[in-house]
Amino acid sequence: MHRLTTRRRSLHYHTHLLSDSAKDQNHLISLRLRPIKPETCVSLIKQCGTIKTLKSVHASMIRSHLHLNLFFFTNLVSQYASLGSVSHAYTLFSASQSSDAFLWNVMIRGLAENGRHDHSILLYRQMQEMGIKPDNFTFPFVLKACGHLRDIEYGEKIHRDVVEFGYESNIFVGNCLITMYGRCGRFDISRQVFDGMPEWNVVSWSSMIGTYAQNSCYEEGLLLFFQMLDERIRPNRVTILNVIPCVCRESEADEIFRIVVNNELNFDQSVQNAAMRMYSKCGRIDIARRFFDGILDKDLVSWSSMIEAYVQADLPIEALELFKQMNLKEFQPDFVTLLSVVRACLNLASLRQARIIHGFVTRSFFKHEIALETAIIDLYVKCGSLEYAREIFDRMQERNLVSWSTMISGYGVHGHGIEALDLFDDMKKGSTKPDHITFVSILSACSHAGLIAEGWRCFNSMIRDFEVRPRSEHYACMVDLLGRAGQMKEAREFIESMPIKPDAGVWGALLGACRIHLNVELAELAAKSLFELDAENPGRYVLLSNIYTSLGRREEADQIRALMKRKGVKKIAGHTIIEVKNKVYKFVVGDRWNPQTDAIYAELERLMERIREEGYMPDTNFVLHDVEEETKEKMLYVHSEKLAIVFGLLNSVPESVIRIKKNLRVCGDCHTATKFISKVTGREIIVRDAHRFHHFKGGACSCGDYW
DNA sequence: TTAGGGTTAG
Repeated sequence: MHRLTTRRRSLHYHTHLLSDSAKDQNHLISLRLRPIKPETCVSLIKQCGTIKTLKSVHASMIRSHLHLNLFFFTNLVSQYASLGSVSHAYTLFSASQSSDAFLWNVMIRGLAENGRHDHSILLYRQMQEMGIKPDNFTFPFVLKACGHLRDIEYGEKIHRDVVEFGYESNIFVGNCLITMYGRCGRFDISRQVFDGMPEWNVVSWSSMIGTYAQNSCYEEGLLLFFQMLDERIRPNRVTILNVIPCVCRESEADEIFRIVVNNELNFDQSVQNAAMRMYSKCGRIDIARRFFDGILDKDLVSWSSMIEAYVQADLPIEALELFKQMNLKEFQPDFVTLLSVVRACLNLASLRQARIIHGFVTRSFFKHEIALETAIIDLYVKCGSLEYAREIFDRMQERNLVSWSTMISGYGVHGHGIEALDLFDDMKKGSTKPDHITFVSILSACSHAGLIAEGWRCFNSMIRDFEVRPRSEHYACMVDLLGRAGQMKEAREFIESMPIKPDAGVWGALLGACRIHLNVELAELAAKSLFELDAENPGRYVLLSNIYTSLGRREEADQIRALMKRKGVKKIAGHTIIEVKNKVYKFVVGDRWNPQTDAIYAELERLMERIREEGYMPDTNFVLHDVEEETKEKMLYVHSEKLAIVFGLLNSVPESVIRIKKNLRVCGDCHTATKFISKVTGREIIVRDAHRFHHFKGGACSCGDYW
C-alpha cells in the first residue's frame, strides 16, 4: 500500500513540476545574470519549482563563495525534500558540519512526507542519541509517521517523550497524538488525550471525529460533531470530510449538507465526492448520482466512488457501464477502481465480462498486485471457470495466504474435493501456514464432496498441527459434513459436545441437513434456536416449512408461514440471471417481461413434455402455496431457473455451455429438471447458486445431489 | 487535520 501511495505522490509531483517549469526558466535566467547575495538566498531557494533549478541555485551559492551556514543548509534540505528528492536532501543533511533541532525536524519531515516513515522514526531515535532535544515541531512529524506505520509501541514511547519534554499541553502535539492513536486503532486513548487537553481548536475536534470515523464508531463521531456545533465552533471542510463517513441515515446526510451550505463551506471536488458517498451509503443511489453528474471536473476518485456506489447497491450493470464511460473519457483506472470493477463482475457471474476485466488488469500497472490477482482468481471461480482461475494461480509471481485459500475454496464450491485437498497439501509443504479461513475452505470442500474421513482428519489437525482453534464456523462445517451424509445422530452429538455455544451457523447447517433427510425432530430443535438467534432470516422459516410440506404436514407449514407474517419477516424474491449475446437478463418466477416471452413459454412447454417422457416427475413439495396439484406443476414450470435455461437454449449456439446464477439456493425440482434437460439437449449447464456450483452434464450433477 | 477500497469462508 505504501508503494502505491508513493507512486501517486510522485505522479502528483510530476504535474507540479510541469506547471512550474516556465516560471523556473525565468528564475534560471535571472540567476545567470547576477551573483547571489546572502539576503536573497532563502527566498531564491524557496522559489525553486524543480530539482534542476534548485541545483543551479545551490551551485551559484557555492560559486558566489557564500558561507553555507546552518540556516542555508536547512532551507536547502527542506526544499530538496519537498521537491521529492529525499536522496539529495539526505546527502546534504549528512554533510552538515553542525546541526540543531530545526535541521533534524526538516529532515524527519522530509522523509515522512515522501513516504519513508520508518526512516523518519529512525532519524528521531538518532537525534536523541546525538543529544539533540526534540521540540514542539519534532513531535507532530514523527507521530504522523507512527500513525502511518500503525506502530503503537513506538507511538507510546514518543508520547512518553512528549510528557518528559513538557509538550503535553501543546495543542498541535495533542492533535497529532489523537490522530496517531486513532490510526493505531486505539480511539479510546485518543479520546483520553482529547479530554485531557487544556484547550481545543477546530483541528482537535476534526481529528477526534475523524478518529471515530476511521474506527467505525459512527454514533460517537456524529455526537462529537454536533457537540462541536453546540460549542459554537465553526466546522471547516476537513471537519465535514471527517464526519461524512459517520453518516448512516438520510436525515443525517441532509443535515450535514445543510451545514455545508449554511457555513458557506467550499463545496470543492473532494467534498462533492464525499457527499456522493454519503448518500450512497444511506441507500440513496439516485441522489449520489445527481451529485456525481453535478461535478464539473470529475477526477479519478469521483468516477471510482460512483462505480463503488453502484457495486454496494448491487447494481453491477450500472457499475460496469460507468466504468466503460470512464475509459472513454480516457481516465486510467487504478488499483482501487479495478478492485471495485472486479467486485461488480463477481455479482454478475458473466464469464465474458470477467475476461474483459482480466484483460484490463493484465494491461495495467497493477497486474501483479496480489490482492487484485487473487480477486480475479475468485472472479473466475465465481464465473464457473476453474481452469482460468488455476491458470492465474499457477502463474502468480507471489502467493499469500488469501490466494491459497481462494483457490482451495474455489475447488470446494465446485465440488472438487480431492483437488482442494491436493492443493491444501501443496500449501502445507510451503511456508504459508493455513489460518482459520483456510480451514473453513477445506472443511466446506470436504463437505461439498461428501469426503467425511478427510474432513475429520483436517478438523483434528487444526489445533494439533497448526494451532488454529476451531471456531463456530468450523463446527458448522462439520455439522454440515455429517448431516449431508445422513449421519444425523453423529451431527447432533457433535453439537452437544461443542466447547462453545452453537451459533446460528451451526444450527443452520443442521436444519439444512434435516431438509435433505426429512428429519422433523431435529429440524424443530434447530429451528427453536434459529428463531431466536437468527429471527430475521427468512431462509430458516422457509426450510422448516418445506420440511413440513414434504411430509404432508400442511397445517404446521401454514403455522410457520403465519409466524413469518407476524414477525414481519419477508421471503427474499428469487431471481436468476443469464448473459446472452453480451447482455445480462434477469428472470423472476412467472416472468413475462422478456421480449421473447412467448417463444420461451412455448419452448418450455415442449421441453417439459420431453423430459417427462424421460422419467422426470415434478416434485410439488417445493411449492409453498396450498393449491391443486396441476396448478402446482404449472407454478414449478415458471421458476426463474427454468425460464433462464430455456432462454439460454433459445439464444445460444448448439454445444455451448449455459451458465446461470441464482440468488438463492437452487430449488430441488429445478435441480432434477435441469439434470434431465442436460440429458435430452446434450448441453452442459452450470448453475451458480447462493451456496455452490452445480455442473449439469448428461443427466447428472457434479454435486452428487448433495447440496 | 483530509479523499475512493482492502482480495479468501459462512
